[in-house]
Amino acid sequence: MDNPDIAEAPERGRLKMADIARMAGVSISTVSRALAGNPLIPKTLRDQIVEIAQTHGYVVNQSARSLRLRKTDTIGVIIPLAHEAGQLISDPFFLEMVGRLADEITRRNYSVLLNKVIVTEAGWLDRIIQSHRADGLVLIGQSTQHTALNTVADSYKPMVVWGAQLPGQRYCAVGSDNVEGGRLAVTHLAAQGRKRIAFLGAVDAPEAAQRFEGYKKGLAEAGIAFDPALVVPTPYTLEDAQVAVAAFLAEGAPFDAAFAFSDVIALAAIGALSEAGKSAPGDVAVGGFDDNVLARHSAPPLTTIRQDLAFGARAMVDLLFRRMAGEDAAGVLAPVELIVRGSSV
Amino acid sequence: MDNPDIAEAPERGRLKMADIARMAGVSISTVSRALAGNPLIPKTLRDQIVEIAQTHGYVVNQSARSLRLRKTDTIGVIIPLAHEAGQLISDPFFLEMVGRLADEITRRNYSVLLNKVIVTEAGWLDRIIQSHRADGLVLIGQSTQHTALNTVADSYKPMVVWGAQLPGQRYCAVGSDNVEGGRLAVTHLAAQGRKRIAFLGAVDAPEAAQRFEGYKKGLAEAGIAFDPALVVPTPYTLEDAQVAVAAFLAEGAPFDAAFAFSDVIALAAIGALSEAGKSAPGDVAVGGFDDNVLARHSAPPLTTIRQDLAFGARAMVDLLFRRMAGEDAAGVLAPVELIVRGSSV
DNA sequence: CTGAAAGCGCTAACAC
DNA sequence: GTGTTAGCGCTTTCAG
Repeated sequence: MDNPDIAEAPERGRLKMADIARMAGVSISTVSRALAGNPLIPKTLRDQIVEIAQTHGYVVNQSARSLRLRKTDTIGVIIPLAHEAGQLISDPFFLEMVGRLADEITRRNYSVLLNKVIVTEAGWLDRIIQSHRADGLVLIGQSTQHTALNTVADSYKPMVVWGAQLPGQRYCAVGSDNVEGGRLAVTHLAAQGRKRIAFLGAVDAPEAAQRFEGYKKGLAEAGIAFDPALVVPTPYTLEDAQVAVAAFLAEGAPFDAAFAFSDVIALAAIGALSEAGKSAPGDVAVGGFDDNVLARHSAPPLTTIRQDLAFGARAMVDLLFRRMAGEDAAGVLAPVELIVRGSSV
Repeated sequence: MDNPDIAEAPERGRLKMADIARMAGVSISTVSRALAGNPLIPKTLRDQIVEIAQTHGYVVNQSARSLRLRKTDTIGVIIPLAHEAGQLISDPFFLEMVGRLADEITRRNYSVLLNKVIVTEAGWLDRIIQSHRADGLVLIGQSTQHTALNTVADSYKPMVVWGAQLPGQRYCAVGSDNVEGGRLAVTHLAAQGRKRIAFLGAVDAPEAAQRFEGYKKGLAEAGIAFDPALVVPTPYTLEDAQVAVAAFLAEGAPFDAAFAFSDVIALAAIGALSEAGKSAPGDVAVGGFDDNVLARHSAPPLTTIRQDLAFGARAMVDLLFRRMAGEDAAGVLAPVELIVRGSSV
């Protein structure tokens, strides 16, 4: 049909439901119902109203809708940063995870609200929840917030956290089998005949602690004594980690293999080695963790523990929606896999 | 002070301003003003009210606030996908750009609403705008939507687009100097004595078209005749691009250099070459575009045209906020830089 | 089947 | 300085 109402159209850009109602010659409620596809309204009228709305570019105002419905159709994706207020979202792991989550959430016709938060002051999570901007929350990493998360989880159900499964944990967590990952990596390095295997990375955050535990387990199984002198604390960024490894190469104990907390740190190690005139795997066999996009294409290609982030993201979003529906869904431990490439053999 | 109001606290989780008002023994308006830091309220009272709110974990409901203020404190970041409804947000360029934008937007205390949209049906952009979920929009890439963007831009100002500067463009665009980038890359390849330089990538999207134009310009300057047989259309993903290049290697014209639309496609080419028993730069000198995280660490490291995404993101967000403030800020052409690494020399 | 009216939680103009 | 009140634009009872 052509449009008999064109003259009545108010200025483009701030249409509301009342305008559409006037154009259609019906009440606001009828428009609301029609636009919601409510079968109470006869199909002909419904189509007519939808048509008018479309012609005029009218779309329901989401703030108003959310207020009325107490529901935003939005999932908050939160990147908790423990330190460094100025830190950028640039880590390949976070970026890939954000992408995967966005895909999963979009697929369910929800929006993604991206939230980078510095978790310095208590109550940061409550503040996000109480602002009511999202119907559910995904946290990428538990950072140093295990206790805070437990507290919040007691009263706020629609939340899922990527990270380690911890004893006494009351929040829903999805994460890789970090212990097994560490064990696999070290077992592999030991099988190459390496005896002095270093651990590269922090050991305080839960996931790191678990990978470190797996590292020690792997050593024990290989009959190698754990040597604290081979534990090298490093930052998470490539540049900073490289500095740390370089310093260790210059002044630390000698080593012939290294298991790094992440692929980024593993690459940092390879960079430090090559700067020091050494090579991987010649002088030092290197293994990482993640199997991110870098691992496959680096020189040499990286031996690593693969985390399946597509699986992880899907699991988190699945669980979240089930929790949003009232179910008390529990967490998931995702399997890991050893990927052997040139950096260790 | 300790808390004399604890008994009055309603069930945690659905506090509203009226509750805080009751606890503080003042009216709702006073609470609203106090929480907004309005100096009309004496500092002592203000602090008292803030304290009560904090103790009880109260935070202003953003849906209500947005509805009343017609303002969301949110920026929509849109990833327009021209094809493939199932396509993932996994391209390193998009991911890095999203990260940079998120940093810039967060820095201004705005939230980021991430939006992956399939731009098949007309009006997709109007729908996003009219839903009033964001105060401004950043589109990552103009995709095939140049005309649509022009139309929208006439009535909707707070929008900035990453992409090519095009003739007759009425929307605000920020993008790299693609023509110059293409020219620099080809000039460099020609300077290595290469004569048969292929172009790898699509040539339809505006940015690709400009890089292609630069490619032809570079050829002309080097006195090399343009040969359409050396133009290889490839998809954007690494896997698909690699298949395309492999096919060209098997059946296409011979070539001794390649300029790829992106680093991802350049890596795909290197992969295809090595599968075919050839090498870069030995048999084919390869140059990419982006200088993403892969380029530095690949084997061989990638010669490429560097786009400064941190700069681009900052510029887009700057311009967006100026446009949101009513200014009619114009776009920016970002400089590019040739980075020579092992894949071409 | 359709409309009138109440109210989601907040801010700000307007009184006092 | 502070409170009362009128909406912001929508959905949904409740009446008809």
